[in-house]
Amino acid sequence: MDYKKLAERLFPGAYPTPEEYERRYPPRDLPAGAEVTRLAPSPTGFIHLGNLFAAIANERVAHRSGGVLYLRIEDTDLKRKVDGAVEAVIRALRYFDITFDEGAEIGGSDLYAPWYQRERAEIYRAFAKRLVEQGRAYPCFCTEEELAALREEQTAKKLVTGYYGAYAKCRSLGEEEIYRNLDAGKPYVLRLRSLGDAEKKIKFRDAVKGEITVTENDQDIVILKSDGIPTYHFAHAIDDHFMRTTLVIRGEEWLASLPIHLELFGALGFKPPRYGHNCSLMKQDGPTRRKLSKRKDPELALEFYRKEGYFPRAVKVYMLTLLNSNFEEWYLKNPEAPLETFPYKVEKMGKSGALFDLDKLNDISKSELARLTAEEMLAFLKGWAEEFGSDAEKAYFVEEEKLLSALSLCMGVGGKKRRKDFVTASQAMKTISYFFAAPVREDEYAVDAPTRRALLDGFLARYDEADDSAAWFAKVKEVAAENGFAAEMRDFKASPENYRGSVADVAEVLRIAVTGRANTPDLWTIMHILGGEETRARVARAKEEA
RNA sequence: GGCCUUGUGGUCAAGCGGUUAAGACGGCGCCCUCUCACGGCGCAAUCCCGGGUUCGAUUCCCGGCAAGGUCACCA
Repeated sequence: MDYKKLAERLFPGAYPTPEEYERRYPPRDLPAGAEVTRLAPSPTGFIHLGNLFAAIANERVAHRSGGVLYLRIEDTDLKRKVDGAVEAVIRALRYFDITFDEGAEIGGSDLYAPWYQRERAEIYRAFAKRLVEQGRAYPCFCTEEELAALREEQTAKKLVTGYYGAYAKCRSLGEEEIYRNLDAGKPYVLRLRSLGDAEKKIKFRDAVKGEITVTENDQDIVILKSDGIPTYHFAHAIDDHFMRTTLVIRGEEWLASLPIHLELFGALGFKPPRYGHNCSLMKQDGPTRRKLSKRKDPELALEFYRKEGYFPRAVKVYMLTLLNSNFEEWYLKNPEAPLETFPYKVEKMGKSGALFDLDKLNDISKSELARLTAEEMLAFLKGWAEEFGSDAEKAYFVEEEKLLSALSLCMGVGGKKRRKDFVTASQAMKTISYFFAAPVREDEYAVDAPTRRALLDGFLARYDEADDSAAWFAKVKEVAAENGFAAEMRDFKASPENYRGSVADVAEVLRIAVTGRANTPDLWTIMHILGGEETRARVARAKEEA
């Protein structure tokens, strides 16, 4: 068979030689040990937690080592393309503090561009032609129906399915038949002529999993689709070679196609990058667990976290605790150190799929928010509210001073201990709502209506907004004593049978009257922020309702 | 089904031949306290199973089992 002639027929004309491409995309000039990593999403516009997970790993490795992180867009499947997706990806990742050094729409160096695979057609074709010349690739005219039938036959015989060995019909097509098909204009794909043997095992060193065994690839996989666009595998080999990627950190689901990639790199004469296959995020589903799924789990989409108002740093901290097992301990010891100074290690990445734990994320969120100043919290809430808040919530920002006081109170600013009342922006806005709107009663009173009336009356008679906290509380105690409630908790605990309740019950009545809730931060401060007039109005209204 | 990966409390996990088997989240209890939150103290809860190797296995080997991934002209 004259492979040269076939190559010329399939890819007429001159293409740059591999050597020319080597010169056009020279090895990067980076210090020893610097890693070049990448993110290579397909432009579906849907970016999820798994993407962020891998993104953080790749970003940390690149930047910790003084290397480069770039963004390549895998748009070889036009069915999946969504407008504006690239911008959405960049924006979503930027929110979580992932920044690229170069790549699609990044504006860094374009030495290794183009970054969109569809713009790289010439390179792929040049190498495809080369493989045909070498007899390592051939046109396959099988139709989808034929392939389906083949699969069915193999399944029935309990054989491994696929296009390989004796089942690779077009592999051994005669020269005339090929040209006859070509002349007839039959559509075809280009397949790799695999030299592998599925019986043979290869030892492979994975950067996260360590020593693993893989089976040689023996599938004549498609490298160019019938529209001339490369498949993921082929584009991956060429792009990661010429973009000079040193380490590919990707999801575990790619492990199965590693043999294909290894063979492809070999056939192309490229040295493969190092690979690290990280575990996927799982979710408990009944008795078993499964990968987080786009359809079933809203918390998979990164957009979910923006909408809920998760503090980006909290999400990042949580991802890091899952990503590197020693991160949590390091962070506990170095709470003030910038996250970038954590010695991230690929080898420390988890080997088994971790269950995504919202409780843990929430706990981290509380702690992260508790570290903010009231001003920082306000800025964070404002950013969230502008995009996701209700009109009523947006109005909170008009009374900025009051908002600041409320936030300071809920965060325990100035106190010896910070409070951790806030988990997310949306939850925080609800938490502080009573400062800005008439209280909605969320908790039930423990004491009956007549008693409530007496208590509220007693309070109103004594209340003076000029009182300091101590004087105010002394009055609350007076009200308690006057109505048969213990003024001192000590006394109540010693002999509860002597009282109708304690000062705690009295405070609760006031608390619900003013805020609608049985649990809030310091009541005196709340009244102080609200002001005397508003406080009186709320107490009076509660009295009327009783 | 074939192939690959992974199995330490409910969750994330440290450990890598000898440990009272760390720590964190969650749960429970106590203390602090006008409630909540914070904080402090404490409790319950783990080495998938079976064989080896060894004086000794959570740690090493083999075999099961279970879970996950993957078997496209999608990435």
